[in-house]
Amino acid sequence: MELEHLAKRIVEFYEKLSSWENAVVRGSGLTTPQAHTIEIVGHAGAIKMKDLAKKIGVTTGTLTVGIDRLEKKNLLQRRPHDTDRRSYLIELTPEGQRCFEEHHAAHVNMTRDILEGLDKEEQEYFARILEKMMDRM
Amino acid sequence: MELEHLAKRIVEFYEKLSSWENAVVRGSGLTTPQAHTIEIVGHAGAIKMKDLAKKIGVTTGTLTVGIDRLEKKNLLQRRPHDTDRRSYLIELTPEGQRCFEEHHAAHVNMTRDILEGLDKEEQEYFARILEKMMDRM
DNA sequence: GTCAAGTATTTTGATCTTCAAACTACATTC
DNA sequence: GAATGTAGTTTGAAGATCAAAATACTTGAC
Repeated sequence: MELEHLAKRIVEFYEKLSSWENAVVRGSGLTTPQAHTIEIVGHAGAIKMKDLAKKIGVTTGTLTVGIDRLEKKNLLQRRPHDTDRRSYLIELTPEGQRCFEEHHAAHVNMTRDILEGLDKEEQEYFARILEKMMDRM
Repeated sequence: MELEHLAKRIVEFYEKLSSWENAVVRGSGLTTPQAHTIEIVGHAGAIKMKDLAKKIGVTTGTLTVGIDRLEKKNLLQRRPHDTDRRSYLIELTPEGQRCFEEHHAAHVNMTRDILEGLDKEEQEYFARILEKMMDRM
């Protein structure tokens, strides 16, 4: 197994997840970036604009307008930072939380489908390797 | 290891890849969707609009304008389908091929970095599990 | 063969996303 | 407390995206 080959597999895996994600989000009333934002805030909890922008991989300027729209949809909100008056914490509203949970349930279903071909041991192993890899990312 | 937990890990992995991808692409002269398109055509070879749209996870309408722009940049081209006159095959130009290889090299580097913490056996195992999973996606 | 139904792609108009660069407001440092 | 740095916003221009309607071709049934 060369690196080259494994890199290709990882990219293919990423592309399939991405394609699945786009297809699922379409028709949900949210755009893909919006769903992605909800997803990250749902997992991360209250998070600063700058950190969120970095996690998503966009500039803070882009994020500002994105958050504006999601705030208007009442899915998340800005809360002033306790000690830094320049900063905000972004967090889900109850409605945003529901939205996140619904989408997350779809992820769990997808995971179930793609893991069905693996036995218990492979699943464990896969999870352990994933965690190890993510420490380096 | 519950399903729930593993689903979360997979999503996190996806998000990190996505964030990395966005950061790498920015400042390359391409947008993220453009780079993504080049990537897929580079891996898949000549491919029909409809199949490409499905792989990317967008509608064909969206793809039409995207391909128009990439064709204008001389990175890929439409070739009439041999037997179906409604259809086109999308393929990389030589310039697009160079662009693909450059970006793919960055992927290989990233892969090297994140795999450095795994031993040979883990890498093999990981690749095998990935392949097994992708058969079901 | 021809006509209906199906399929591949494009067009259109509206909305959303994105970036870089300039800007405002606050924080830190020396 | 002045200079420098950092968090977030605004702006203007280019792109991305969708649904729905349109165009051009193919297939299947008669």
